[in-house]
Amino acid sequence: MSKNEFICDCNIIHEDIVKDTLGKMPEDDLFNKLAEFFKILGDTTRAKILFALDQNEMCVCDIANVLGMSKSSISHQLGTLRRMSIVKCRRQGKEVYYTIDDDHVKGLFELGIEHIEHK
Amino acid sequence: MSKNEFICDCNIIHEDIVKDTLGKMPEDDLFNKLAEFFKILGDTTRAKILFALDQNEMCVCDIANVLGMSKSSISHQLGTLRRMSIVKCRRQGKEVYYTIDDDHVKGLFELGIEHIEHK
DNA sequence: GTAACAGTTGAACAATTATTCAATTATCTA
DNA sequence: TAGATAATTGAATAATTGTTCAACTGTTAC
Repeated sequence: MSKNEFICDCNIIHEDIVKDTLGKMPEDDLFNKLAEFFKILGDTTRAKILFALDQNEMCVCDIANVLGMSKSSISHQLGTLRRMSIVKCRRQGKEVYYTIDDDHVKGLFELGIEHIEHK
Repeated sequence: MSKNEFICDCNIIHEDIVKDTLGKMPEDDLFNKLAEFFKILGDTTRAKILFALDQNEMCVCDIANVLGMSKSSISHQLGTLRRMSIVKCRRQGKEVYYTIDDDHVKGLFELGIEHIEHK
């Protein structure tokens, strides 16, 4: 097997390790989706929104007031979270109420906080 | 209590909910650190590096070959991961070997994958 | 010492993205 | 119907960030 099978700007130091690891790597699609998901939590505003919604169901104005930010900014972020199926909403009259629509978010938050506090 | 205590471009719809939620919100510092941590996993390249290092200890060239990317690019990302204490390294001769230095990363990965697959 | 290779680093560039502003939709009420 | 409020949306701007390129450091071997 030729070393040129791997396209890279350097030689392979440990061919066995590289082959073994390559064999264990999931397809790119998984990593893309995984990164996309973590990116959602990787923003202070969205993290705050999710934490807040974990405490109470709230309309956009409520969230804007809790975070001290504009309705528009919050709405944009809620749109992102909605498109990723992380929050869901229901309209009641003029207001739109948001809740978390993802069981794993809470668990991830807790693990993340644990990491920060015990490091 | 005046509604103007909250600086925002809209009225408070549910003052009780807003007050309750505000009382439960952790300080900004926590959210900043939390977002900073999740942002690390929120990149395809870094996610791949961490997954690969979870399989085997590897030097920079090995990782570059597994991911099919340049040494420089990988080294930059490893620097980011090092600064966040998520990976650690040891030099042996000309090579620098990296390993994961964070117990929570694996758990977070698993939860993330679970989320993607069961949604 | 010098050549070769592994790795790091800084600057530049390209791509992504969060917020603001303005305009628009939807609902309620007078 | 008209006016007011809640929310969404698109475009523009500013900030952040991932990769490339080139230069540099550190180690090994001749």
